Amino acid sequence: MARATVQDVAKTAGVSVGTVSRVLNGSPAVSAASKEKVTGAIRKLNYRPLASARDLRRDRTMRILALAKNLNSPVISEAFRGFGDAAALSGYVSLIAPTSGDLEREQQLVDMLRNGSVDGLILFSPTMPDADVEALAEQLSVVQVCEIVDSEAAFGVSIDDRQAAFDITRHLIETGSRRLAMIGNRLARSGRLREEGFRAAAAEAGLAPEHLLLADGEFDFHAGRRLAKELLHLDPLPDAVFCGSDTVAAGCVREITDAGLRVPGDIAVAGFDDSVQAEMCVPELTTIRQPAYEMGQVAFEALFARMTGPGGHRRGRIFLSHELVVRGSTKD
Amino acid sequence: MARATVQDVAKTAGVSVGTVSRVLNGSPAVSAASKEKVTGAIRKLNYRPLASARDLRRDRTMRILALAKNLNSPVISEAFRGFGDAAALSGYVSLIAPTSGDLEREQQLVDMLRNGSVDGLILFSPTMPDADVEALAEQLSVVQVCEIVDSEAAFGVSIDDRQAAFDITRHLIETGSRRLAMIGNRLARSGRLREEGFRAAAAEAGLAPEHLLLADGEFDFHAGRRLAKELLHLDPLPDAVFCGSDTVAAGCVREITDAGLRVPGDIAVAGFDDSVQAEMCVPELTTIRQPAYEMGQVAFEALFARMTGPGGHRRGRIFLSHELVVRGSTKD
DNA sequence: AGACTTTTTGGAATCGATTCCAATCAGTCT
DNA sequence: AGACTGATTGGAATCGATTCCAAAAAGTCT
Repeated sequence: MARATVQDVAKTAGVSVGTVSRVLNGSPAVSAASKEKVTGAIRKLNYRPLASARDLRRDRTMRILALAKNLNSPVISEAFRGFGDAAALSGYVSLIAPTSGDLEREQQLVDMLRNGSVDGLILFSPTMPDADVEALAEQLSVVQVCEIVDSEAAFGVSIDDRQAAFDITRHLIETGSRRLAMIGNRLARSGRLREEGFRAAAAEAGLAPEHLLLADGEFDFHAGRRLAKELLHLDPLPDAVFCGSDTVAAGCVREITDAGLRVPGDIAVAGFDDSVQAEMCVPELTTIRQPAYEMGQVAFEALFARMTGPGGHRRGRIFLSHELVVRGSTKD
Repeated sequence: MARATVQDVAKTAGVSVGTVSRVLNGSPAVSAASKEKVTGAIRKLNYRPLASARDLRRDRTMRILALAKNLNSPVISEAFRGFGDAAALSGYVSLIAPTSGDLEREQQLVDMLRNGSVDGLILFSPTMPDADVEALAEQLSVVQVCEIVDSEAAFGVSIDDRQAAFDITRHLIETGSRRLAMIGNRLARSGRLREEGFRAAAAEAGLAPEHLLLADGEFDFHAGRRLAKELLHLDPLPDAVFCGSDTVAAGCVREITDAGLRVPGDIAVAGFDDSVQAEMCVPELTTIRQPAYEMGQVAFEALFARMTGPGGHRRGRIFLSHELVVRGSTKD
């Protein structure tokens, strides 16, 4: 028993395919009697319109694809949730796929937008060069969240990473730290902006940032430990470390603690993202909270305008406000 | 400038649509000259076959959808990676969507299989009742991973949760614990199995499990803390707690430590999953490692057979072997 | 050269749902 | 009753890629 088609339904209901389709799409131009016959036939045959046929005819899929290097980032998954909830209100389904930082796989997934498998695309952490992102966003329905290119041609939602790093670094200084260090991620654009903010805050206070350790590969708990170990070999020791993510900060705290030093007594540590890790750490991490859920929602509004509106190509960047969350890792 | 179609390509290349399609699909029955003209036209028009038209005609999409309550579980994201890598080798694209435990949204996503938006489905943590999962797997290309129903009609890949819980509980007993407690998740099938294993190990040692705290909502760090707090009100105190996940175990350790007791000195704690949290915790967690990546790979093989093979409906369950990872939270 | 393969090609039919247009039906008004 | 309006309906055309079939082109052999 193959799949039932609109033809089958029409035959069983004793009406034409046009009428069936009208019932399916809630057209008012159908008599109550016909509607009843059709819904009966649909139920009886367990009929469901075939997506590909419908998509072909309507020229849209009501599906949106999100791409991220990996799915474990709490900020990304929260932003995706915000996006998905907003999208659902407009009838869109949101799906996400990890690229693993593999350019080829990313290309393949981006092609799903080009070939009409989906109506729109969200980029959380693109692997392709910035120029490619710009070109893509220029001609197709694409929106960036978290990691956004520095261009007015595309559209992106994020926080002001530079300012956030500036704020948290200033907090370190205000709580008495003078020999500042940072563990950052040079591979991400956001990482470079945070480095700028860190530098600016140090400069403003007349301090020379003592050390900048930049990961050029993984940026996780173990990387945090490894880089913190390097910090501990220094003389004099830094008295504060700003880390580009909570997970890295947790590794950093762990390494410092294991070495017999105290956080924040000997070295204060700050993270970024306000993920669960920040609360799991001992002491709990001072960090930056991102309004991830809202970022997702805003991103959908923009993407929606882009997909439906004719001239509605929203450009530029939107920065939502972050929040400094002070906890025990920088202040007793 | 609208999208180019095969017709356009055919016209530009000076051949028929049939020839264009043959080139597109690598048919050998095309002369070198024609092939060249066609590829030239394709490049010139920047042509890409429209997915919906192709899917309609071919009656398959080469897309697979995975569903999970949320994307943050490290085991699920690792299993999905294994699945995705295996799927990619066969030309399939794997996408994932979170259901947030919302039955309606889950239904909507499952409908994507019913209406041919995707060729297959992986269920990681279904919200629908077991009977529905069985019925679904009975008639459609569905495979379960991690949380699998207790039925031979469907197909699922997991570890033997009951045995794993048994093993880790026995480890607690062997390291000297006598007053056993457990913090489990009654809402998940795996949680109930782990409870069984815990009970069985206690019974085998002639011990009455002192306490069973069962979360009936969230099962995260904060739930771990909350439930551990309850444990600490007991008299006598348990001397070991088996937790249904590392995250919960981390919360448990934290609460115990904050209360001035020592882990494992006063109370030993064991987790489950061997996620990053297990290593981030102080002391590091004894836990159960799941071969998540392989589980995903195996799941794809089965789903592939189901999707392509005519009679190839693979049934039953496959249990891959877990591993007890002993760390400081149970043994100095 | 003529008969016969083999290779290559064009073009129509097909997949299933939607939509437009014309036709039919029912109802209203004079 | 006849003319007219509006509500329903049937059915063909359409979306774009694939595939099958017959026809044309190019070789092969005696």
